[in-house]
Amino acid sequence: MENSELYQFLARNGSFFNAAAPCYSYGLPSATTAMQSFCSSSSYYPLEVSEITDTTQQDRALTALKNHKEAEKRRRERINSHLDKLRTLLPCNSKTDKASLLAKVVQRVKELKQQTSEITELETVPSETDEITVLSTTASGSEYGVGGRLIFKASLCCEDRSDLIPDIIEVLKSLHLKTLKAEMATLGGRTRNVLIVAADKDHSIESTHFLQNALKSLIERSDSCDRSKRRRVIDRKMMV
Amino acid sequence: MENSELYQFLARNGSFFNAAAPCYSYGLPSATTAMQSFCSSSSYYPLEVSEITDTTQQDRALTALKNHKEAEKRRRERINSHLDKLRTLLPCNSKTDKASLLAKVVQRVKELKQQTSEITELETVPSETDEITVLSTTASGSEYGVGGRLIFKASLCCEDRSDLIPDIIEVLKSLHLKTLKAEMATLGGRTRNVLIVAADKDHSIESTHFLQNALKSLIERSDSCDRSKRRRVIDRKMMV
DNA sequence: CATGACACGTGAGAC
DNA sequence: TGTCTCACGTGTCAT
Repeated sequence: MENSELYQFLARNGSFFNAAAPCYSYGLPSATTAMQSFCSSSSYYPLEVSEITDTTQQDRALTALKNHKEAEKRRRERINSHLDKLRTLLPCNSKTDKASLLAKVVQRVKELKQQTSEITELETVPSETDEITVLSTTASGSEYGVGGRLIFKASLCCEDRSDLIPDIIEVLKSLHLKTLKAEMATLGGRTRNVLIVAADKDHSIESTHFLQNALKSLIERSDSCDRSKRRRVIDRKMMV
Repeated sequence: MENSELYQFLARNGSFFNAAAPCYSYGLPSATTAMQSFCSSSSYYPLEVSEITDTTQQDRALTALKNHKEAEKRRRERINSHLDKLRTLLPCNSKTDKASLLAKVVQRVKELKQQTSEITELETVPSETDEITVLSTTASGSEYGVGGRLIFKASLCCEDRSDLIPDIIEVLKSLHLKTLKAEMATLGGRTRNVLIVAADKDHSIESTHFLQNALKSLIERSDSCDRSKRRRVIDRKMMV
């Protein structure tokens, strides 16, 4: 508060303060009363020299204000430099405004989080019943370079057989699907394969059904084989 | 500029304006001159009623100022809401300040970008010379839940042989390395395998050497085999 | 001209 | 105590 008074005084009497010391009003409702009473006090204008008693007090207040001003500027620069860094990391030019930039950042972090967890987390404990699930997801928007392709997560659980893997590879090859990650586990003669595959640009969401059907026919082929030798083995987990 | 004058006038004469209309100085060096000349003009204080000529002009200015104020508030809220969203997405409490939060965001986006590109991009064109490279990287900081494990990217290029894959699997199994992704390509009797493997918590950076040595012994085993049948085949690219 | 985005200086509060 | 962070209202510039 006194700082403002100092500013007013210095402005009217030719300040030694390097920066210009302007004098115009500034609405800040929450801090009104003190200044308002000051403004309406008879001593407000003109200011008498006798009121300036402690010069060192002024100096301290002025330097404090100056420090505050500069610290605040540094703080702003720090924040903005991080925002600029984010601008280079995301697909956007340097003119995108802060709010939109942060919106993009939020979206991007969410996507990457989902994508990595999806790639990283596989559940490969075989169940007793045959299962096929095919989930599709667009892994990061098309403008990001890394992804933009459709990602399928296919999980099939069925009776184990030796030529299952080659058959799966054949299916994926014929559908032009690129395997990002595959994990297989067998337990008690049953197997679960979890595949993370990326479609090329020809594919659309509809390819989900093609993949699902192809895998279904795989399992049916497996069913036609002999399913007599249901051996119980220890949890043999193998990763390819 | 006129808005400030209005504020001053209204403050001194009992404003109808809902918010309090304070009067104290406000330093803004870049916009000083006009206001300074206004302050020093004889008509500045006291203000005569004759100077207020156009009431509608006042109203327009006031509403404009009000709109401006509210719009700015909305803008702030928009930015801050995104920052809050980011606070929930990142491992940090709601008390972390903006700059630190944004620093974390920058770091996180970089990490995720590197991790996904590392997992997604494999180069599997075999070369004519034997090669082993093992790179290690911590995929996302340990506090993020998803990763925290050491990730190795191993690339080995050598003469093709039928039992290379089982041998590799055996090596990875013995080292307790979990395969996140594997890709193999053969061309002209030579093969390149690129593996992205994750170490469990027992491992440290030193495991890089174990992996490297194990793969080296693999290649040497391959060398001892017959390397006579150097057949030239078309680019047979197979993904597992 | 209105509308929006930004930097600025400032008071308040936390610590 | 001073130091840091934040919200605020404002001037300015661009669209």
